[in-house]
Amino acid sequence: MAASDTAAVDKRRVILDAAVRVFARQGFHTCRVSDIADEAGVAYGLVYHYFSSKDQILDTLFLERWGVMLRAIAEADAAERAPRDKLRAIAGFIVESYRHDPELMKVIIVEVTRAANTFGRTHLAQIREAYEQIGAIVARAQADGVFRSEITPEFAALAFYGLIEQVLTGWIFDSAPVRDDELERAKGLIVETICRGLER
Amino acid sequence: MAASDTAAVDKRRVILDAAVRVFARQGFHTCRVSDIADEAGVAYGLVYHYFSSKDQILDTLFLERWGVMLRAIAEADAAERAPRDKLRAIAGFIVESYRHDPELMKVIIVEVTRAANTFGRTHLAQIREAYEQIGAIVARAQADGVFRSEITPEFAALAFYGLIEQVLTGWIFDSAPVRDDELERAKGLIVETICRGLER
Amino acid sequence: MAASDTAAVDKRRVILDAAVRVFARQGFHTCRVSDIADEAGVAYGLVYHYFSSKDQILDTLFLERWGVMLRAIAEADAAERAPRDKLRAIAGFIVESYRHDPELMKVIIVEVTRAANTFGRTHLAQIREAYEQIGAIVARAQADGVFRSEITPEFAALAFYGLIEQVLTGWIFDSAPVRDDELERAKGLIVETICRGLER
Amino acid sequence: MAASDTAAVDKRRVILDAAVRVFARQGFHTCRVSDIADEAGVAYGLVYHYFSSKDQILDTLFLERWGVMLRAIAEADAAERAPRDKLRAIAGFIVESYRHDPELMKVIIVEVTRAANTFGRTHLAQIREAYEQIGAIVARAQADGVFRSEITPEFAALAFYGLIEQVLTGWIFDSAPVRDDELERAKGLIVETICRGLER
DNA sequence: CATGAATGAGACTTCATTCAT
DNA sequence: TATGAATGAAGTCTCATTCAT
Repeated sequence: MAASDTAAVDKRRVILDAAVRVFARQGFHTCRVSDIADEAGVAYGLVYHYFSSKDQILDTLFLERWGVMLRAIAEADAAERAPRDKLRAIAGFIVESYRHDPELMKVIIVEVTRAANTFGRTHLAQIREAYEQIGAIVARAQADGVFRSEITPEFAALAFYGLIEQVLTGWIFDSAPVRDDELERAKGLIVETICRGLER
Repeated sequence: MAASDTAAVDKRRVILDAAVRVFARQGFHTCRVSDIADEAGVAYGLVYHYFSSKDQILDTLFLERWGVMLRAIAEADAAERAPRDKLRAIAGFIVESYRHDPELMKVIIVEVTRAANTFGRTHLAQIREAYEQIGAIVARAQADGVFRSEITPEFAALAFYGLIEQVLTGWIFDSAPVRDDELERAKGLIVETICRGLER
Repeated sequence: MAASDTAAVDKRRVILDAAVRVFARQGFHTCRVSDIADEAGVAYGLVYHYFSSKDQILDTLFLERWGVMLRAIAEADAAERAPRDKLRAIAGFIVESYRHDPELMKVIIVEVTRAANTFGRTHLAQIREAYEQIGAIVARAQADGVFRSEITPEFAALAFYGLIEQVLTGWIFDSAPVRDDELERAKGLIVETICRGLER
Repeated sequence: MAASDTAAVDKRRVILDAAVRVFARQGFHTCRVSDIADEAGVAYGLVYHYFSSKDQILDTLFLERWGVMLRAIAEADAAERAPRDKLRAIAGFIVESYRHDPELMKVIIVEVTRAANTFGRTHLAQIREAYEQIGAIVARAQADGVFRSEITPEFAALAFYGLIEQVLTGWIFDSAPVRDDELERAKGLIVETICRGLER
């Protein structure tokens, strides 16, 4: 394949990226499939050539991104470092994900992880997987005596991940884009807030 | 009111209560107005006699309950007590609200406070009012030297309210009803987790 | 109900009657639900208020009419008369059905009894019920020695009902309406053709 | 043609044969062009290389087969034999056609000769050609005094061809394949039933 | 207050057909 | 000849809302 072909567009990708923008702007339930096609600059039917339904587009976006996050959490845990640093790495990764693609994160949080009746339920197992990984980090820190044991690992994971999601939700609700220094500051505050409650 | 009238039902209330159950079970977007009428045992059209739209039913449910909560927060703050006890009162009130009517709380959280594109945006001012009240408590505690100042009041409010909502979300996603001792335990953990991070 | 209310229209009936005309004119697969609504002079949605799907409209038309026919066959058999006269009564009834409502008969034959892949298969049991009733008449005539036994009752029923349907199909394919004397003549020919083959 | 070419497949033929199976299984209206391509094991677009439309595939199948049948009828008539034997030859040919390729016969009967609104109307002239050939045999038999004249040749042709088609339709509706002895028996019964009604 | 028939805009999805390679 | 991505018109069904009674 010639170098000039590098520019060849992957229409499937174009549609997924367009869907992120449309879902973020209008919400999953409020947008129409034609909005996605228009945003992507492709014909209506092509959306259905690549995806079997509007639902499946969101499923795909979620699973793609969530898989990346689960791997990032696993990596954060694998490294040899203090529990607080592991949590900092995780919080940092998620905040960076937001910096890099705030629309995608908005879609995933608003339309999936917090949608208890629809996609949240569908992907419950995946979502809980993240909680469990974080809980495992806490549990080990407790076994090592670094964290105190008054708070269960499950609850700690809930508090940690919940705080991150809440911070992101605040940004999501904001109309103005978030400043870089706010992003940096948030990383520190999240870890500080949670770890002070956990450390001996 | 005569004794015989005691049984007279307030149809408007019946419809609102039915809407809570239907919204909780099926979600706002997935249910139909006729589902609400059926659940309430009233005729289709009567829903529109009392409410101007499906949206307005949810608006009503939210504003009713949110007003109660804002007053409860204000009261918790008004009393003469330590910041930690004020936060405990607030967390306690919200958890008790869940114990008393989990379906209503599910609807409010899932369909409003986390719905960034629809009702969440509509009621943004109301929602932020709660954050601000909590933030004010923290700010005053910091001014009094009870809480340290590394964490801004806004962030502290976010973390506090966010943790509560996350705990409730965990229960909402669960299929089984929550046991009483879990509810009690959660109150303590929420306050403990957050205050350890805030107190000097 | 006042006499003036007699004119109150049963919209469900109006829709069914319109559907007959539309199905007859355009065919079930080629027409749109909006064509039926237009023909009936009602709003699109009302069709779905009374029927759950386009299919169900045809099902209803078929079952209504087929039930009438099965009862007519049973009555023809119940009367005390020669087998040939019973068959004449049945052929007469079906031909009269065509005279009375040729469009309905066209729809039932073209879209149901001959649609082996779709509605014909759905209503196979009902369709076979007619064959069996006719077969029973033949069988009894054979037992009584009026008809010879070389031809099985099942085959005789097939031939009899098949000839009727074929005659009607010929008319259906015709563009011109059938003259009354043709209808009368057909009754005699059908019975004559079949009974000569059956009688001793 | 070289020996090595013997294995060369005629893709057009492959597509036609696949279409027969797909039309028989799912019905013309219910199947998609892609189903035919899949069944044939060829690419989607190739269907449109050989045929201008989905309709044209069915037209081709019908005209191919119907032409064979018309020639068979003409041959049956050309031979020097009794009218009854001519009709026997015709019935035999059609029943043998069914034995040889039941799916093709199903498609032709269900989707064309009985589809009064669509293909049946398109090919009306071809279909009537068969009736007329049969009618001509009867007419000549009547002129020769072998058949009686009470029944018009047109009606006799209708009854004869109609009975054959009805017998085949019975088989088509059956889920089980037809046994050979049933096929043989049917040939005799068809001729016997009709000729007894026609012969002096 | 109460009923539920009636309205009609709108959304998803399908699929025959075209076309660039 | 062969491929399958791309197109977009069309159709079914849903459902919030209105209205006559």
